Parts: sequence; C-alpha cells; structure tokens
Amino acid sequence: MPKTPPRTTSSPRPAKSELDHSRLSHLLGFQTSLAHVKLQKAFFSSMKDLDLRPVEFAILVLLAYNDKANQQNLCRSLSLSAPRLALVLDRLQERGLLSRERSDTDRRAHHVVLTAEGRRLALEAERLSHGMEEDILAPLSQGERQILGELLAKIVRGARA
Amino acid sequence: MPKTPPRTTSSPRPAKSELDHSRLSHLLGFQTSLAHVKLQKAFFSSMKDLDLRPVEFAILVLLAYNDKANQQNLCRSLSLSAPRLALVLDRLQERGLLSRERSDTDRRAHHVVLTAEGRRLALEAERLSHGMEEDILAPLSQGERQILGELLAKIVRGARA
DNA sequence: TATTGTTATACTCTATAACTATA
DNA sequence: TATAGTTATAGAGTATAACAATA
Repeated sequence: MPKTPPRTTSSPRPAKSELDHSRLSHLLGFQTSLAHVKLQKAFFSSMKDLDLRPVEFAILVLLAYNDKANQQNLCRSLSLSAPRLALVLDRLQERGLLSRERSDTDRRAHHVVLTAEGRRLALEAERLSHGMEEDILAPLSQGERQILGELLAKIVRGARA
Repeated sequence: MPKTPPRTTSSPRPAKSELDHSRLSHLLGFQTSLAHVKLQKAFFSSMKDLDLRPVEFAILVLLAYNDKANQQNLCRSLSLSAPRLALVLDRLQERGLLSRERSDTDRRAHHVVLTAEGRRLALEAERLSHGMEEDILAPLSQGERQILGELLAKIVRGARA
C-alpha cells in the first residue's frame, strides 16, 4: 500500500461545490501552470492595443537591450525551438519591426536588429509592462513579490543548490 | 521620453554569448513561463511509463480525492474549457480509467468517477510525483521551496491583499 | 562534420460557436 | 431562459525531420 504523505497546504475546507486540490498543491508545476493562465490574461489585456503576444514582446525587449543578437541567442533565452523562432520573426519582420542581417564574421548567422519603429514599440511595450501584473500580484506584499521573483529566477537559472 | 526604471535583478554580467534579460525579469509571467518549461520536462520524463500528460495526471488525482466531481468542477479547478475537458475525458475513458455517470439529482450533469484501474493509476502517479521536481528545485533550500509554493498558491487563489 | 537558419509536417492546446438535453 | 455537456472548427504552440548554406 503506497504511503499517503500529509497534505502540503492547509486549506481548512474547500469552498462549496469546489474540489480539494491538496494532493496536487505540492507540485510547483501545477501552481505555475495555474498562475500562468492568470498572468497570460493580464498580459493580453494590457498589450492588446499594441498587438503583441508574449513571445513577440520578449523578443522586442531583448533586442532593444542587446545588440548583435542572433537567432540562437534568442532561442536559448526564450526556450524556443529554432523553427518556431523563425516563424515569429517572419511575422515581426512583415510588420516592419525588425530585420535579419547576415553576420560579417559568420555568414551562417543572422543578426536580428530592430527598426526604428520596432525600437519605439519595444520601449512603449516595456513601459506598459510595468504594472501589467498589478492585479494578479495584489494578494502579495512588495516584499513577497520580490522574493517570488528571485525564487523563480533561481529555478530558471538552474543547477547547484 | 519614457522613464527607464532600474534593473530589477542583479546579474553582474550575462554569460558570454548570452543575452541580458534584466529588462524582462520584473515580469512574473516571463519567469513562470521559463520555469514551466523545465517543470514540464521533468513531468514528462517521470510520467512517461504511465503515459500521463499533466492534465490527465491532475484529473486522475483530483478524482481520487473528490467524490462526485462533475465536469464543471474539473474545468474550474484546472482552468480548462469545457470542450477541452470533454476531449481529455474521452481519452481517459477509452483507456478504461474513468466513467461518466449521469447525476440523479440533476440529469444534465455527469459525475466523473474513477474505475478500479483508474484509481490504481492515480495513486501510483501521485506517489511518483513526489520527488519528480527534485532536480529542478535543487537550487532552492527546503524553506525556499515551501515559500515559493505558498506565494504561488496565493496568486492562484487570487483576490484581496 | 558540425552549426545557423529555413521549410514542412504532425500533434497538442486553446478559444469559440453551435448544438442537445435538461432545469 | 440558463446550465451541463458535446461536437466541430480554426488558431496558436511545440516537436521533429529534412534541407541549404556556411564553418
């Protein structure tokens, strides 16, 4: 008979008609996935005027602060596959937000660079992004937000204890 | 000219050939999305023998600890759309892991109930899930893991400060 | 040979509307 | 009229293999 470990969170009783999650709540993957749904909604409602999806936003902001980024860099930074990135870049390029320029030092690689309009939009979007998650983070104090960000960053960075 | 707030994390210098993420790191949505990629990989490698995807796992475990769950309950608990849930349940039902039974009190609703095999698999999967994220969480102390889980749970629960 | 990037394909997930059967 | 669930469809995300050009 498999040992049943104690409940990890203390939810006195689930709200009426709702289900008891206590056997899932030990999984960070479960929590991050639900949190992510909320954060995505906030993102889309903030960015709808700029018509930017999360990946597109991230690419523009990365490019605004990184010269000479090639597609490999972007793939690794955003955990994207190369084919996926190529398609996203196609769309941004069609919108006139960036261009791909062959590197002189390694003619296999493309530097991805923002156009003037791309840079303008990147900065506008970055400005908008501050406060974007305010409603979602309302249950947390400023200190808690800080800690949460740092703990997640540690996981993303990975490795060693 | 838009104000450029200070960098939120202190990454002295990005590793060579990698990009500076400091203008994205203030966004929880960015961190959770990258963390989630890692957690997903860990999930699939742990669960591949049981052939369970994250949603399927979550449904089985919820059902193992909640009698009389209907599809609305499951949708709300897992942030799934009703059409999506119906498809996932179809697959689990075809595998003989659960059945849908019309409620006597409201004949529109279906109670979703595990078969004996479904319950066996649910408990097996739950057992496997402890330790599943160990490698990913290695950078965090036990206390940090606890805190991270609680902060995410607060966000998921939502509302009031 | 290995690497950068592209194309093509197939599968999963998500969102929506239209439908049925019950209430 | 509203709710529980289903079906169908289109869009977006992901994974993989095969390819061209360059190193």
